[in-house]
This record gives sequence, structure tokens and C-alpha cells, in this order.
Amino acid sequence: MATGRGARAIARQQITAEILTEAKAQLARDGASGLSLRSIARTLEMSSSAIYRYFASRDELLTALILDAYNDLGATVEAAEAAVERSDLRGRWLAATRATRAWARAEPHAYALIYGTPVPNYVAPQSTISAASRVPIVLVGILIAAAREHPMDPSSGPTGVLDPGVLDTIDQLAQVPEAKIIHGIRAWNELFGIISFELFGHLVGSVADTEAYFEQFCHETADRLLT
Amino acid sequence: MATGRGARAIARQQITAEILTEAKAQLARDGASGLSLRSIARTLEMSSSAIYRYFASRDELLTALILDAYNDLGATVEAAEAAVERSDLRGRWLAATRATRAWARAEPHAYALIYGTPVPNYVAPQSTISAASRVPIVLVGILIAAAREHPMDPSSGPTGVLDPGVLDTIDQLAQVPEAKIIHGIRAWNELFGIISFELFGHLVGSVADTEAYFEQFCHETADRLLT
DNA sequence: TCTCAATCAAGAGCACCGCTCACAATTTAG
DNA sequence: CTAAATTGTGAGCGGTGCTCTTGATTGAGA
Repeated sequence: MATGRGARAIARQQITAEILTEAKAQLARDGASGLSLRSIARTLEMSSSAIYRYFASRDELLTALILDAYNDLGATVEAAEAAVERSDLRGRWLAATRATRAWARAEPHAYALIYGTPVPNYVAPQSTISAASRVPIVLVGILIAAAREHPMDPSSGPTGVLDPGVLDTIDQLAQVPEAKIIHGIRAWNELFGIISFELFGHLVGSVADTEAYFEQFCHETADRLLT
Repeated sequence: MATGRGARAIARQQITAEILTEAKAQLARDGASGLSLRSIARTLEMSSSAIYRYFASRDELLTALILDAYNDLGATVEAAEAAVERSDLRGRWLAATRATRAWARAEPHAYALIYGTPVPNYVAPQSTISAASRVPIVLVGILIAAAREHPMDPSSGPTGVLDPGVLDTIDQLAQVPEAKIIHGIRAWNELFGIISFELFGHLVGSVADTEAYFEQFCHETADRLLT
């Protein structure tokens, strides 16, 4: 099984990619709720049942789209942050947070897919959780760099709040005091809280200039986290 | 039209209520995506087309559920905050934020309906925006009380970020410096950012004790906002 | 080279969905 | 008492996800 290089396998891979491309187009156009396997089959000019040779269910297709969205966002944020001079911690933080918001505004349906209401029976497979970690890893990397510049006592702060696993996977994190990490996660939460409210319309009527509002957020969090 | 007190009108009102009750039950059980007019009609033992005499479309039913959820949450938070001694500003803040989280955890599907991905073609009618304002109004009320205790210069801070309308609708807000109001909205955003991440599973792997994490959030925001 | 198993495409079909419509029954208003 | 408005019904349309049978194609081993 899976000889890996037959002409058959290549064709399969290509059709799978075509389905995924069309699915992404439909997602961007109509959102996750408007995505239908039948209509994908129609535009690809194949029978509706043929789709199931490539994706066992609609949920499986959705999972692929979720993975794709996480990686798209992750790559975007990584690139934006990497483009900034390493010593400019503040600039790196601003770049990462701004890139997150910009991506969300450019791909609102993809954003909603991963940070909005979860799809009913969905359980994240292992492959998605590493993709989902890319943005927080970027942010935490800036925190670590900041802690290296301003060394502090790592043992301070409350304990038991953080998952022990997170300190294992990112070992340099041990250098950062737990209270600082928690504040980093708080900023991460607030980032997506603000973006979600902006995208989902919960700011209309209170915040008029969402741009300035967001700028204030990312500058203040930079002040609080990187000193 | 709408004589308001005929036996016919009463029956209509009651059937409407029955539909709404069953819809809420389905929402709580299966979430918004699993809500179907036909299955409601089935359990109410009426023909599926009869439902449309009471709700013109699925979206209209959903709108009613959204309104209901906003009011349920609003009433819960108002009651919790009102139960605290008026002079205990910190206690009022803690009560309001904790009640919000507790409600969300008790009614995750209703929470997702109003603060998750918006339903595709939905545009909030006027009736919902006042219901949606109940929680922020409670929070802002605490801010106003705090500003009354510690009077400050209202003219300080940046301008143009806030919607002018919000200062008109809540006139006492003019006593609160704009920077303080913005920080209040920030806390409001972070509140729902944290709750959403907790409910939607984005904290697994990083925050182990969500309870303690949330407590830290609401205590710190109380410190920052009420002094 | 032939054979046989695996793969794939297609179509019919099932159960469900939102929604519309014509029609009959009933109630209300004038 | 009659006419209009309201309500319930069942059939039906087009759509969905998904399954199954059937038939064609392909590729690897004897």
C-alpha cells in the first residue's frame, strides 16, 4: 500500500489538492457554513460521491481547512516577526500582533473557522495542535528574549496555573518567571478577544476607531511585557 | 390587526412560546448548528410548514434565541452585581465578571451563539443591541462609581477612539476620563477573550487551572480599573 | 503476458434540511 | 350572516451529507 511514487498516487495527490483549493475558495467566499461537498464536486465536474474517495466526510475536509488556516496564519505572523531586527523587541511584538490582526481581517472566514465557534463534533488531531501553536510560540519567543535582557527571578509568582507541559516543550521558558508567562498568555487572549470583537461586530457603537484602539493595545502590552 | 386580547391571540402567543422553549432546549443540547425547524415541529406534533406561521425563517428563530441569550446573560450578571454592597466596588467587579464566566460555562451553546462566529446572513435588529448592552452597562456602571470616588480630569487621554454615541447614551460617562473608558472596554474584550478560549479549547496545553487563571484576571483588572 | 486485486468514478437512493404553495378548516370582524 | 383573515395540512422543490452497487481502469505479481 502507498507505493508513494506511482502515477496513480500522483494523480490522487493532485485531485486532493484541487478539492482543497476549491474548498478554500468556497470558505473565503461563503464561510464554513456555506461549504458543501456537492458544490465542490460540481465545480470540479465530478460526481458527488467521488469526493468521498479523497475526504471521508465533510468534517475531514473541514479539519484540513482548519490545519491550513492555522499554518497560513502561523507562517504570516512568523514572517512578519522575523523581518524585524532581532534586538528590537518592541518592534517584534508590534509586528507579530499587527500581522495577526491583518491576517484576520484579510481572511475573516478562515479566522472564524479556527477562533470562532468550534465545529460540532470536531476534535483537534495532533497535527493541528502544533500548527495552532505557531503564533503563541512566536509571541513567547519575544518574551524569552525580553527575559534574557532583563533577567529576573524565575521562581517568583504563583504556581499551578500553567500546564507543566508547556514548560517542557519550550525549555527556555524556564528562564521566564511564571507571572510573566501568565501575562503573556493574557495578552494573547486579549489579542484574540479584540480581533474577534472587531470582526464579529461587537465593537460597533463603542469603539469608533478600531485601528487606534488596537494600536493602543499592542503598544501597552509591549510596555508591560517587555520591560 | 393584533387586537391583543382575543383567545386567538393568546393561543398564538402560547404556541410561539412552546416553539421557543423547544428551540432553546435543542440549542442547549446540540448547539445552533443542530437546530432544525422540522425537528421542533415533530416534537411539538405539528406539521413542519405550520412552524412558518410563527417564525418566518430559521434565521428569525435564531434571532429570537440570540435575543433571549443576551437577556439571560444580562439578567444573570445584573443580579449578581446588584447583590453586592454598593460601596464594595471591587466586589461588584468580581461578581459581574465571575457571573459572566459562570453563565458561559453553564450555557456554552448559548454563549457560542452570541459571542462565537456570527450566523451568516444575520444583521442585529435594534431589539438585540439593547439586550447586548446589558453586560457592558453593568461594567461601565462600576467604572463610573469608581470615578466618582477618585475624581480625575475627564479631558485627559487620547480622543477619537471611542464612538461619540456611547458618551451620549450613558451621560455619566462624561465624568470618566476617556483613557479609563478605553481600559474598561479592553477589560471587557479580555473577559470574553478568556472565556472564549476556555470554552473553545484554546487554553488546553497552556493553562491548566483555568479557575485560578480567571481569578488572576478579574482581580488584576479590578486593581487597574477601580483605583 | 495474462490475471487478479485494488482503486476509482458514476449513479441511484436514503434521510434529512429550509422553504413554498395550494387547499381546507376555522375563527373573527363587519 | 357573510366575507375576510388566520391557522393547519400535505405535497413538493431543490438542496445537503452520506452509502451502496455497479462497472471501468489501472498496476503489480505469477
